[in-house]
Amino acid sequence: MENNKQESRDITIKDVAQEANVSIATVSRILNGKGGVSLALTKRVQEVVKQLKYQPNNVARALKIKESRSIGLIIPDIENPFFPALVRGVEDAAQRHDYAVILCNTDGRVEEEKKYIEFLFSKRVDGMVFTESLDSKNNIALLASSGIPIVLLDRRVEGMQASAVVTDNQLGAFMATEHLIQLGKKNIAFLNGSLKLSSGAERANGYREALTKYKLAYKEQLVINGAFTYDSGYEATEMLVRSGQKFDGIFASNDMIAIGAIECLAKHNIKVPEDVGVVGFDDIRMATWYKPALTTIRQPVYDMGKCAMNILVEQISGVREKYCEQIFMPELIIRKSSGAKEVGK
Amino acid sequence: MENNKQESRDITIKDVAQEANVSIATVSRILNGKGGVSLALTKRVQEVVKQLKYQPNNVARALKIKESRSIGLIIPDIENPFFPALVRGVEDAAQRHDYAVILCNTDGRVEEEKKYIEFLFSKRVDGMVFTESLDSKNNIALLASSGIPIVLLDRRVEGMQASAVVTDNQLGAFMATEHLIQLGKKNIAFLNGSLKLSSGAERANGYREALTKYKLAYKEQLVINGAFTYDSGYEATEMLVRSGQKFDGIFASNDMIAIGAIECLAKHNIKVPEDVGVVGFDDIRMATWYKPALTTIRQPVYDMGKCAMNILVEQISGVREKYCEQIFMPELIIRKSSGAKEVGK
DNA sequence: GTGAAAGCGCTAACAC
DNA sequence: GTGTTAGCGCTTTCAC
Repeated sequence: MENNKQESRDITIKDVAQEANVSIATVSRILNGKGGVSLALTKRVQEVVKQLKYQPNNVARALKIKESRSIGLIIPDIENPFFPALVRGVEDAAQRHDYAVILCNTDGRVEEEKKYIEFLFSKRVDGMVFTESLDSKNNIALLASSGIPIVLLDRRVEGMQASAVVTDNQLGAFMATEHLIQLGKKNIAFLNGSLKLSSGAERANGYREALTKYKLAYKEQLVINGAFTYDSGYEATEMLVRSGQKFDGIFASNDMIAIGAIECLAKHNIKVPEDVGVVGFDDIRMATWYKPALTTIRQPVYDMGKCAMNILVEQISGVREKYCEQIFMPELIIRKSSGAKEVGK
Repeated sequence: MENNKQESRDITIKDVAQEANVSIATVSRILNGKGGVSLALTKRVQEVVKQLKYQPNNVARALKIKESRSIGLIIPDIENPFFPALVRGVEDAAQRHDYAVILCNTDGRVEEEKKYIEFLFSKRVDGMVFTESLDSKNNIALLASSGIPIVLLDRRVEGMQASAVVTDNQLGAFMATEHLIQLGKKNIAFLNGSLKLSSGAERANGYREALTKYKLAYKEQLVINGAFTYDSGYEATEMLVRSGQKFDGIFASNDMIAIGAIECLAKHNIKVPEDVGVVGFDDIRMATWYKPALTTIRQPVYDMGKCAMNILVEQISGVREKYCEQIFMPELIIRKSSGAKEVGK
């Protein structure tokens, strides 16, 4: 039982070849299903492979064929409830195409981002799915110059030659604002995330667009830019309340902001939706269970992740030559927090 | 500018050596900080490295030194709110030690799990962090026989020679049940996840232990085993209500079960905490924001992930020779749902 | 201190 | 159909 002596992973193609009395080339051909090998040898080799518990060494393979079959996935933070579904979408698509995904959390810090990018370069990933941080400009240049396929996810980066998978944020914001307007709200505050992110900027446009269409004045005091976080929503609302500005609606640029806002309103004994109607964005899972359940703009996050990875695969394989942009449609999900009559689940 | 012609990643150690007029051995030594190289050469080489934008090829390195500097992380589903913090903990620790983590979602299916394990073998990961599915026995044997370092996370696997990082589930369940008892509850239902998982089994013990200590009868009709999901919690509660059994408290084996239970109770116009006090387990983020805010048993999930990865690194490097078991202490977080007087946040 | 050379496990010409 | 062989980019003995 000399094959018990070594670990499975120490068995090489050479051992298999020896044991089966063929050349390593033949073994390789069979392993890769290249064809052109007699049935007899094929069976014999497969037998030996099983018996020796041979495990192909893909790092050797990667070195030889210059293809690691792994990709990098760069996001700010998996603990942010927006990302798990996105990651899962990427992962599922990756797996179907036999790619490993290396997960990287940058916390939105550019230095971390840069470290990771270089790390992934050294790992010779075949491509990257990238959700940018606030000031990713330099890193994006780094990425672009590398020549490795990239797809931008959730956030578009202007001037970058890369595919992007995003939601129509402007439309979504428009729908959210319009919904509040149609509910009779006249003074709708807008608690935005960062304007530096395309999502933030585009949602600002949508908010404005709705106001314009319905001939409502745009009041600067009702618009607060911050971050896409609970705390930001809470603080912005605090400012709003303190400012004494009247408002009967809030469009929050994502659900976490919305929840932060509602918690703050509650502290001030302002009732949602009776006193103020609130609409969020994303439709994270919590939106369903939160009380009041959040009216929100759903993004098909899982599908977006999946789509991004599929595009990446196409670019890696060369099937897709040009960059492309996939724009997903947002959907208004009406629940309690906006105070609408017809409430869905 | 012939170096503009090729991508950075096509520059090899050989190009650097040539350009700097030294041998590749010298370049390698410098790159790896091995010492024993004159300052003059060191500076010259570093200069060239920068100028050529040389990017080390770690797949070649991995092949040579038989160490991929990547690990596999196998979990059921990143979309399950329990896991993001766990993953983040693993990831942060991994990064600090320069390991890449390859994320794998099995959905708790053993076949998926097996596929992933073999996939990771072929990638020659240096180790694995593993959160088992319901019937992982065979896969675990596979893992154990491979000889590669493994650490079990969140769920212990009996009879497996591997390190484990877990919470003291029995204690946690005891605390949860005791809390309800001390609130005067006499008929405490226990909605468990799966008994097949160590966490489920241990929590069942803790529930029982508390009942015994306080001389309350264990009533089989009040104990329902299901899965660690919202749906399971909802359905179990439906059964409970329909059964006509009296109960004034529910200990749910995790927060998702608790939320499912509360939603179901609400449907039946049973008020929480007035009619029934509910305690969950995990302290996922939603527990804070859910209404009523969930009293629950907190697990230090992030720290557990971190700890698991640190142990793995020690095992890989050989610093740690024997398996070890890290048991984290649970903590009772009192909020609204149990109906206690002193409510924290 | 530095360099020459072997070889990690694999694929893919190329030869037969 | 099958085998021989050259390297993929790197690390590391061994010799000088």
